[in-house]
Amino acid sequence: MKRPTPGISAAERIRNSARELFYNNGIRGVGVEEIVQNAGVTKPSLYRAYESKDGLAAVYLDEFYHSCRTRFEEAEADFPDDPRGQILAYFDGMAERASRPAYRGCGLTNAILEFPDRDHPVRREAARLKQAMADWIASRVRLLDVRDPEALTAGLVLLMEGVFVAGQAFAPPGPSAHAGTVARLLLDV
Amino acid sequence: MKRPTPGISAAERIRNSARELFYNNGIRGVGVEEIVQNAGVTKPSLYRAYESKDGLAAVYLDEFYHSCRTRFEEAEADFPDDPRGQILAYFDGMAERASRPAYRGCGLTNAILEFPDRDHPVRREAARLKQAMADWIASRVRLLDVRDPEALTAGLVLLMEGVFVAGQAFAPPGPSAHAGTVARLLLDV
DNA sequence: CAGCGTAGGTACCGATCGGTAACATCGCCA
DNA sequence: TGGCGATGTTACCGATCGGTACCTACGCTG
Repeated sequence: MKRPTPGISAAERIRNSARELFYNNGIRGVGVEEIVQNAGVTKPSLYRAYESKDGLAAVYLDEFYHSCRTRFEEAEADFPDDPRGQILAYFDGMAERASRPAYRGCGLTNAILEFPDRDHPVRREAARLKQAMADWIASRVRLLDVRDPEALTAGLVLLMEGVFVAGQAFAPPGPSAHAGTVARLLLDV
Repeated sequence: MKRPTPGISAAERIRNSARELFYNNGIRGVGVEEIVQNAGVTKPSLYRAYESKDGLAAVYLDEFYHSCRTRFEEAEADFPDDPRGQILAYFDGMAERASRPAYRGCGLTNAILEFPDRDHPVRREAARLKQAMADWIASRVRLLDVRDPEALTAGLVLLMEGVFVAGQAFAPPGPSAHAGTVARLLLDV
């Protein structure tokens, strides 16, 4: 019937559907039935390709992290040998994205807040990848000659997480629109 | 049977139980059955005192906001006519609390992230109260003589939200431990 | 002491959740 | 052409969800 399968496997369709739904509605807010319907496949196809909903969520988180890494690498490529410019490029991009009306922040941060149980596998995976994001900021600050690198790193990480959350919590344009300006304040101390 | 009613009404016991469970496990992560069991009452008592689980959640959010207001007022009382000192007192307190192992952040922020649907009544109530928290910071900054009050307000709000989230996301002591230091960086520009 | 209103308890409802068993059917390749 | 792996179809499971109907038993007031 719906046998066209235009070159896209069921597993991939499910992954794309889950990415969209998990990001926009949260992991707990989406049922597996909705995922497969949105993908145009059926439930057994999901469980043939992924071990569980949590397993699919972990794949989604990994994909999300890699999209973040891509942003980091773009900032590095646009400002070679200029860690300060790389940091500012990233926060300027955040300010722009977080000012859009339907902004939904960071899939990793959202997942951590959605799963308060620190032992839950989804939460653990999200926290692991989130730490890697913080590590990137720390690696940039380490290349800078500043008085208190630890405090600056902390400030930039807190700023990043603040933008992720405030972009959703306040009516746009909220405080997140000033992310670039605030990053400059912190860097110019 | 358990008719003693030691001066505490069923409604109040349920409110206390819900506050503890909602804060520690999230609103969606707690069922009404667990709430009433933890309160030592039964389900019909919950629905006699509150119109629904969402209604009870709204009461929980209101209570949480008032506990935040209390912190604000304490900071104002401790540093009268010193808005800078009031802000720093608040962020120093946050840094201390957010460094504790089982820190769970802000009930309002958590609720906003838990309910991605902007039209959901719980989400709307949480967002309304969260805006009031940001307004307090704005009111303090307005008393300061700074170059860019809008950017400073945004920076402090983003810092506050960042601490709420990072306190849960990173292994303690994470970046949130530097909240006070970062607030000083922003204020001393 | 009679009677009534209120709060408590038991048991249940329909809906939805994540996950699975069993079988039909397709496209592809030897 | 025969067979195999991937997918679709249908029906179902047990658990849990938020919410409620119904009856009991207390405590206050006449």
